[in-house]
Amino acid sequence: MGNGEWVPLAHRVPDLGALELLLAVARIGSLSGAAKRMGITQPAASSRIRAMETRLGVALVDRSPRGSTLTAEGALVTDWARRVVEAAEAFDAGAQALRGRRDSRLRVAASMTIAEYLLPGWLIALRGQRPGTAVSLHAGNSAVVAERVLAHEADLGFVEGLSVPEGLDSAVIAQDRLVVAVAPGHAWARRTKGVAAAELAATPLILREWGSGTRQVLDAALAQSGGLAAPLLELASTTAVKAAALSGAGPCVLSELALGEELAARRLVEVPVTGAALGRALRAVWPVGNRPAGPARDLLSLTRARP
Amino acid sequence: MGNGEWVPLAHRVPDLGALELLLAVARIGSLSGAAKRMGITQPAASSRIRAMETRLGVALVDRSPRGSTLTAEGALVTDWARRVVEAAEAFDAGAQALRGRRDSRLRVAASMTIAEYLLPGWLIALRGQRPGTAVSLHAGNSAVVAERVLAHEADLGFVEGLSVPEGLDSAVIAQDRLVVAVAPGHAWARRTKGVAAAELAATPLILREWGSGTRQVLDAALAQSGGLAAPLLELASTTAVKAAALSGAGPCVLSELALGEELAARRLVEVPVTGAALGRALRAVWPVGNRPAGPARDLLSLTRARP
DNA sequence: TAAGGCCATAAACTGACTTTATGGGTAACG
DNA sequence: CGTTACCCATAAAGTCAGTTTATGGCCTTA
Repeated sequence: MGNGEWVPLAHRVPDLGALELLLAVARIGSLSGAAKRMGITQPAASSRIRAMETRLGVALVDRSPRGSTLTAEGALVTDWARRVVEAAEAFDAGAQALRGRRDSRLRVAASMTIAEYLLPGWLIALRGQRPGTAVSLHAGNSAVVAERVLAHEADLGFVEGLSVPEGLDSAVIAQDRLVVAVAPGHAWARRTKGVAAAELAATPLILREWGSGTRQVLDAALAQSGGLAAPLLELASTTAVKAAALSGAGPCVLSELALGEELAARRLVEVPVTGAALGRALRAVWPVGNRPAGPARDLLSLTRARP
Repeated sequence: MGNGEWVPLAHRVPDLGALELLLAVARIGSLSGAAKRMGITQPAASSRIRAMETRLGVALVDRSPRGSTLTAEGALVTDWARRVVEAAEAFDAGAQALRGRRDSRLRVAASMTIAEYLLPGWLIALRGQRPGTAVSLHAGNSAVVAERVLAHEADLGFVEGLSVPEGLDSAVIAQDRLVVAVAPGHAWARRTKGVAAAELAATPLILREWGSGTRQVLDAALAQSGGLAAPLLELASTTAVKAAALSGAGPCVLSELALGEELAARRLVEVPVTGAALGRALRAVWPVGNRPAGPARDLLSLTRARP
C-alpha cells in the first residue's frame, strides 16, 4: 500500500490517558470528579478535555455549574473510546502476566491462540475477583505447555488440540471451531447450504503456514475428503490471513476466536461446512492427580462454562 | 467497585505511538526502517522500544546487525498491541467523520448502533478504496436520519428498524439480530434447546432503557407472547447492560453487534429463542428516485453483502 | 578493505502536560 | 439573603518524557 502523506495515528487520536479521562467523565458526570478519580487536578482535566475537543473539532461535553454531561456526539466518541481502552486493558493484563515475576502465585502456560484471544479477558476477570493474585504466563505450543505443567513449572496449562498429552488430566473449557469465511462479495457468501467437505478440500484456500495448530486440525479433518488442495496463499500470521480474505482474495480458514469481530460486523461471512468436523476442544490441563487448588482453581472456574 | 491503589492505565500501557511503532517493526523487520516509516529518527525508535521493554519487563525484539525480529513474547505482545491500534483506527475514522467539514464529499446520517459498531469499519475500507473522500457523519434515531436524507442534508442514511420511513428507497445491507445472552454459570447456558418466547417474555431481563431501538424491537417481538415482564435492570448504555450480564445478574438482550466479542470468547453464552422473530434489517436509505451515485455509491457497495 | 546496512549511547533541546493560584458561576441551606 | 459548597475556566510557572543531533561499533557484501 502506498504511503502518501501519512501521519502517525498517535497524532490524530488522543492518548490513552485522555480517552480514559473521557470515560471517567461519562461515568461520574463532572470534570473535577473525574480528575480526582484519575489522580490529576481539575484544571488538568479541563485542559485535556478541551484539547481533545479542539483536535476532534467537536464538542464532547456540556459544561454546567452543576456538572458535565456528554453531548450526543460525545456519547458516540465515548463508545469508540471505550473499545480502545478495553483493548488497552487486555494488553495490560497480558503484559503483566508475561513479565513472569518470581513471586507469582499462579504460573500459567498456554498455547498461542488461547494466550492471544482468551487469556487477557480471564486475567481481567481474575483481577476483579482476587486482586492480589500475581500471574505469570508462558506461551508455546501444546508440547511445550505439557512439558512445563509436568515439570511443575506451571500450575495450570491451556492447550488446543485433538488429544490430551500423556500424564495430564484435563477439563474441556470451550469448544473452538475452525470457520470458513469469505468476503461478502464472494460466491460462497450466497451458499446458504454451505459447502461439502470434499469441495472445501478441493478449493485453494488462504491458510496459516504449515505448523500452526489451525492448519493441523484442518489437515486432519479433511484427510478423508481427499486432503487439502494446494493453498491459494500461505501466510505467517492470523492478521495477514484475515486481511487477504477481506480483500476478496478467496476463502480463509481461521479459528472462530480470530474472526469474531469480522463476522459480527459482516465484514466477513461464515460459510457452513458439511461433512467434516472442524471443532476442537480447548482444554485446561494439570498433572494427573494434582487437582488445581488455590489461585489455579479460581482461574479454572472462570474459564469453564459450568463451574 | 473499590478504588484501592489504582494507577491510570496510561501509566502501565505504552502510548499509541509506541504500539504503532512496534507493529511497524514487526512488519518491516528493522528498527531504523520502522523509524523512517513513522517519521522519527532511528535513535528515537530504539529508545522507545527499549523503554517499552523496560516497562513490560520482557524482551520484545531480537536485535542483530542485519535487522530486528520479534521474540516469541514480542509476537504475543504485538498481537495484543494490534488490537489496541485497530480500535484506535476505528476511533480515528469515526472521529474524522464526526467533524462534519463543509467540504465533505459524502454526508452520511446513521442510527446509533450502526454509527457505533459498523460505520468506522466501513470508513476505513472506504479510505482504502477512495483515499480522497471526506466524510461527514450525523448520528440520531431513525426519524432524524430520515429527515436529514429527505432534506438532502445527507447523501445516504442508515437505519435499523422494522419499517422504511415514507419517501425513501432502501436496500437491506445486513440482518441484525437481538441476542439473549447469559453468563456461562447461568442456568440458561445449559439449555441447548433454548427458551420459548413466552418464557423469555415472563422472565425479568437486563435491558436498555425505554426508547432505545433495541428495546422497541424486543417489545414488538414479544407482544404476542404476553408482553415483556418488568425488567430486572434497566440501564442507560450498552456497556452497562453487558457488565451486568457478565457479573451474572441475569439474562440480557442486546444486538449481536454489541455482543460479538463476548460471545466469541465465551464470556457470555447465547441462548436460542424459539417462537419470536428477533431479527431486524439494517437498511441504507435515500430519497425516492435519487439512486446513490459517486461516493455514496462507493460506500453503499462496501456495506452490502451482495453488490 | 571499503561501503552500506543495522543498532547503541550521550547530551542538548523542545514541548506537551501538569500544578499552583485565581476568579466567576449556580444551587442548597439556614 | 448571605454562606457554603459544589462546579468550571484561565493564566503562569514548572517538569519530564521523548526527540534530534552527533558519534561509534558491529556485521555483511562487493
